[in-house]
Amino acid sequence: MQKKARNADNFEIELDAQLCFAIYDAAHAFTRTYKPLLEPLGLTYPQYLVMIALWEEDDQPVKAIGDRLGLDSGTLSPLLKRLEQSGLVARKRDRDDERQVKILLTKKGRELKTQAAGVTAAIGKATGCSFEEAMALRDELVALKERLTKAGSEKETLFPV
Amino acid sequence: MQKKARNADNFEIELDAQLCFAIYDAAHAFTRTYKPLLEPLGLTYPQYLVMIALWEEDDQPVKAIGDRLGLDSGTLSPLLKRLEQSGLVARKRDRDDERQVKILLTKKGRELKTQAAGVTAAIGKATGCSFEEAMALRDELVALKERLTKAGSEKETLFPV
DNA sequence: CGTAATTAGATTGTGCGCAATTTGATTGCG
DNA sequence: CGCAATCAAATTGCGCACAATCTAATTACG
Repeated sequence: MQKKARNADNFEIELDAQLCFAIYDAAHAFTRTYKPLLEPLGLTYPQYLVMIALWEEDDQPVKAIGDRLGLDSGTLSPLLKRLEQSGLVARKRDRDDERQVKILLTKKGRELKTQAAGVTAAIGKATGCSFEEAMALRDELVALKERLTKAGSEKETLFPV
Repeated sequence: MQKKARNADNFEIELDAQLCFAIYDAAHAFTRTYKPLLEPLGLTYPQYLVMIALWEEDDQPVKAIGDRLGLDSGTLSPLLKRLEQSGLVARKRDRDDERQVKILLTKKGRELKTQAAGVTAAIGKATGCSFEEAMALRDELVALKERLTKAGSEKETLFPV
């Protein structure tokens, strides 16, 4: 089965040719795969990311979590409020800098990490990749993201006159 | 600069080790890159995807667009209503099957394709990939998505007893 | 010192994404 | 034929994402 030949010259707008759509679609497939695994933990995927960030380093200000995950306060404020409601984290205003709100894991939040180990294993299996393949693909995506972010900050290159 | 050694054995939950986070993050970086390019066209990225689907094949029912993009009516109904409001598409109930609503491009919607060519070029440049590299990465992601979707439909494998 | 600029976080408003439900049309089957 | 099952869209409700705005705290600087 031969695919239609494609190259940069005969290129026109096609969904199949879009790297971005492949990423967009894969991202949704991932969160759909995570959903039933995270449901028993009472977490959504973005909430799970925040928990991972806190399991790596507890007692972080909202800003630090946002930088780590690429999210702003508009997303994190209500999300963290829900995690607080679930009893997984607490918020404490920093004594030295009253602008900052530090996010701390509760006992329940710390204990959840054990259950989360099973999630990682199940997801790894669902990807059908070896650990090495997954890391290689991850590296490519991280590099791509860097380039996109850099291109975004040098706007002239995106708007050639 | 040597990175911390990682393999499947010493693996624990780390953000840096998550393929899914890399995809999630890259997807956001992409839509952020698209945003200023699509703004002049009056489109969001998901709306742009719908337009591409219609430029490829006009007069499709909502269901067909949903299958193509992996979106359901809960997402598409309001999105299409906004595209209709923008004067880019029209909705017409199918005579032969009154359940279906066919989406048709308006003249304005058809004409927008010309402007969109510039977007593709700018994005291609922003990725910093050659066409071949982009297609290779795309292929890997499509294959990954297939495996995730298949794993999701065979739930037992995700919940080993 | 005191005011301007910056920073952290919260809030508001818009637009996805998706589960669950509803409405209406079509199909299947006894 | 007639009724149940299925199907296409739309709607509702919740949770992100993110721009824009607001408040309060801190820093910079004349």
